Amino acid sequence: MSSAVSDFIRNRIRDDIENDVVDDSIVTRFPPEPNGYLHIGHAKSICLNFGVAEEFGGKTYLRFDDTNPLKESEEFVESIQEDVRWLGFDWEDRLTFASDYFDQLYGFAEQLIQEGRAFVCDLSADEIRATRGTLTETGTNSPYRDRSVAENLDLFRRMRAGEFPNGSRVLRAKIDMASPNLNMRDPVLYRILHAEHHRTGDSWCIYPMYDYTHCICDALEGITHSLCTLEFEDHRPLYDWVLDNISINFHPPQIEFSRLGLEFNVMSKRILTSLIKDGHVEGWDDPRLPTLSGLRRRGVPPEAIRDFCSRVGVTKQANLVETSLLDFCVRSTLEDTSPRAMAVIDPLPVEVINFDDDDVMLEAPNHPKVPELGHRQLSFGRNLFIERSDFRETASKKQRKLTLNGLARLRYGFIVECVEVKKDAHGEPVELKVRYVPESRSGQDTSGLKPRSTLHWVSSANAVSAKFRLFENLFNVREPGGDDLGEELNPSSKIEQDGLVERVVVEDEWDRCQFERNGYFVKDSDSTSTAPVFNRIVSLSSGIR
RNA sequence: UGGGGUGUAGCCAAGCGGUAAGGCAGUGGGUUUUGAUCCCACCAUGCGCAGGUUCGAGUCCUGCCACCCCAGCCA
Repeated sequence: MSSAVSDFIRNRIRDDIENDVVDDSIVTRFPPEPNGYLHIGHAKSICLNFGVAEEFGGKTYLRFDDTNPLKESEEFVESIQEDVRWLGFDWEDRLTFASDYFDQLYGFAEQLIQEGRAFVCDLSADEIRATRGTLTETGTNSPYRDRSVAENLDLFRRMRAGEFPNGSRVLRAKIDMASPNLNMRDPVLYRILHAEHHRTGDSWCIYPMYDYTHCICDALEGITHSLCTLEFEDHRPLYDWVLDNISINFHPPQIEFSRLGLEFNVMSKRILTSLIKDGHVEGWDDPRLPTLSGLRRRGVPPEAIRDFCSRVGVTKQANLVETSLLDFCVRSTLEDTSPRAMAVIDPLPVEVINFDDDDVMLEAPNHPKVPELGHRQLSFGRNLFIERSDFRETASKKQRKLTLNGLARLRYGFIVECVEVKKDAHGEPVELKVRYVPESRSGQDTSGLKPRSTLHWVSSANAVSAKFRLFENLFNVREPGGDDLGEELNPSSKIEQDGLVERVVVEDEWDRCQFERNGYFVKDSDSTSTAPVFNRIVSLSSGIR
């Protein structure tokens, strides 16, 4: 795990603490909208918000930004909590919802109306769009902009009372239709939505907009540093305007940082949702997805994600991080903690023709460097399996494989010499005949032989069959998200193979482990008691094979 | 061509006027019964470009250029 983190936000917080800009301790918040599952981009924000609070002795709220009942649901509030907890963060009693503040939000809106800073507008959505102007042209004032305070108040109260249909009126801030910042052109504060809210039920039929809600909730919760992503930079003047124009005695600073981009992945909720809806993946927890539930099912430990987030840093620069960094973080957290075993994913039968006795038991350490992980018994007998790709009929200088008439060591077992290859009609090897060297037993080898390669293997007596799922990038373009998503998908992002694994892994229900030379694996939730399924979390680094 | 941002190695990223940290990737070597791990070494005379200020500029000034975001009654 990497040590002391430093970035422009932490530097700013440190300064604020030193200069007594914050009275007490710092307060942050992670404010997801419960309309989808969290992904690794959210993890960056979670690690930042909870991380700085831990580092500087502060508190963090988990606040659901639930102001749009049309898109939000309880399913998502539950999955989000599960994911944040899984990442290893604790909001204690600071679980809140924007909807907790609906009454106060409404009160502040009436205050804005009383002071002539907001008005009820009867323009349709299309008309508002048409009068907003463009990037280069100013907008024009709504004809309803100069309604009296009394009329505005009356109308707003009747909006709340449910007298008007959806879309018929909105409450707008009275700012400046000529502002070069489109967000300041009399933005909508409240809209009419006759919809059931997952928390407040049918007690409201008007709902506040994000820009109006977020800053007030931040202020109400005493957030000392309101951290968000770059696309909200243009919203900051509005964030400040709202707080400057209501009676509230706290004004958090909004500080923006860049989103995480990960090569060959998409973070957009829209695209993620459509991948699932169109059946390109099997759900939010598909192991190929960068969702936290997908990564969890893939077998990625939360520590690896936190390490990754600290290594990518926090800046305002647009970024597209290479997947090799995530892979590195996963391997390095698994390296010292995962017990080893052997699995043969694509088995080639091997008969040891000079082995006539009962199987012999061999002892193998579960980790080459961590004796605390224990050891296990391997049986070695006449009928074995090796990886099909570990045999090649003729030797080559570059490859380290078992060849006809060549030698190889079977890891923690004996050295064998291949004496015959049986092939099918296509010339493909279907079985090997080998002789083992009795005096080459692992740990007490007196043979003097030094084969170039060591292979993983299982014996038929010691193995059970299993399915192995091998994953590649879901997309075959570095930055997916073009018009034709189907064109960008990697057709071989998921490959399932039937193979064999040491019995002990299944019987003792090992969690994550390394199958030597094949990578790190975890048992998938699709496993049954008779048919285990293993996901490859990540391969070992190297390349060849 | 309005506004807001950002440019340091293949990818991230330090740097705050005193002579380019670190990580990932890559390359070479050592150890190794996992082509793993581990260890060592190498990897920007140059910081988007062009001028200027200064004894000295990635850091300051001026002018360009490139890229990202914004025209939801989404967040």
